[in-house]
Amino acid sequence: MPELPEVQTIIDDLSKYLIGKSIDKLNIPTPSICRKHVPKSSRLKGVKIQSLDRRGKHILVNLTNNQTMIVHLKMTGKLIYIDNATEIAKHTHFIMIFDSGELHFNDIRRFGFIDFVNSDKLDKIPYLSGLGPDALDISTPEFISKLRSRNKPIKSALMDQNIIAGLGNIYADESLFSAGIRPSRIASSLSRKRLEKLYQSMREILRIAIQARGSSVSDYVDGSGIPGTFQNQHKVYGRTGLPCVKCGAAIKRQVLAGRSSHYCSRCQR
DNA sequence: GACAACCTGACC
DNA sequence: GGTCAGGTTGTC
Repeated sequence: MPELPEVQTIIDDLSKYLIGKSIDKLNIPTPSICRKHVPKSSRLKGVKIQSLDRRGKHILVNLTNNQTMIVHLKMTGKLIYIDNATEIAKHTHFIMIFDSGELHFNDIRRFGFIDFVNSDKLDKIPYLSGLGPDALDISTPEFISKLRSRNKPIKSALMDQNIIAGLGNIYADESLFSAGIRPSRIASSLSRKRLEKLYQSMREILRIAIQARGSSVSDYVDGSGIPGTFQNQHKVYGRTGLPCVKCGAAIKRQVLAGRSSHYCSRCQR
């Protein structure tokens, strides 16, 4: 589910609730969602939450024992803080229990995962070290040079986490609409000027989306379990057949890199 | 590139 | 019954 704005919203929320909390124990109903070395509850007792961080769409929970818990929510994962947990929702696979309050990892499709790694060795974790610069950190020249060298559809390049980290299907589509670029256009064929426009569009979309606390299309909720509102501002994503907000032409859908792309064939060239 | 795989659920 | 879904990885 979550892309950069959703993950950022969750981290901002959870930071407020979790930093300084002391771990009591873990409850892991579905051990298979954990990658290899999940520490025993007894070794985490008394360890505190130091800070939360984001790498692309990965959530990093830094602990005071020099370990980092990494969470990827994939399509339907949720990470929710519950003050007074009285029940365990369906599809809850991992629970971190504090001296007060609990952190629940819930994932209907079970694509997501939780990993524990040494905080000093984050850069050696293959799925983190391969990530490109963050969509909110990358500079204009770097953005342009990275995309100009790719001979594939701009939509596919935007979603490639090893080129730029953070964008997924919704924000790639919305950024391209805002920039007036058709998703199927080969990245290397776009002028510097058009890529600069795309850079600005992407930043603006992400900024507004974070302000709106992310997009809730079906499953996404924030760190308290509350939906976001940016879905109300989507201009092309999920609007196949509906009129373009700019020109009124019907929004089209085309599959690219195995994913639905939504665009206006009149406004986007 | 295209496609299947990993899963569950919603919708037609 | 089939299609589709905010992601990623591995296979032709």
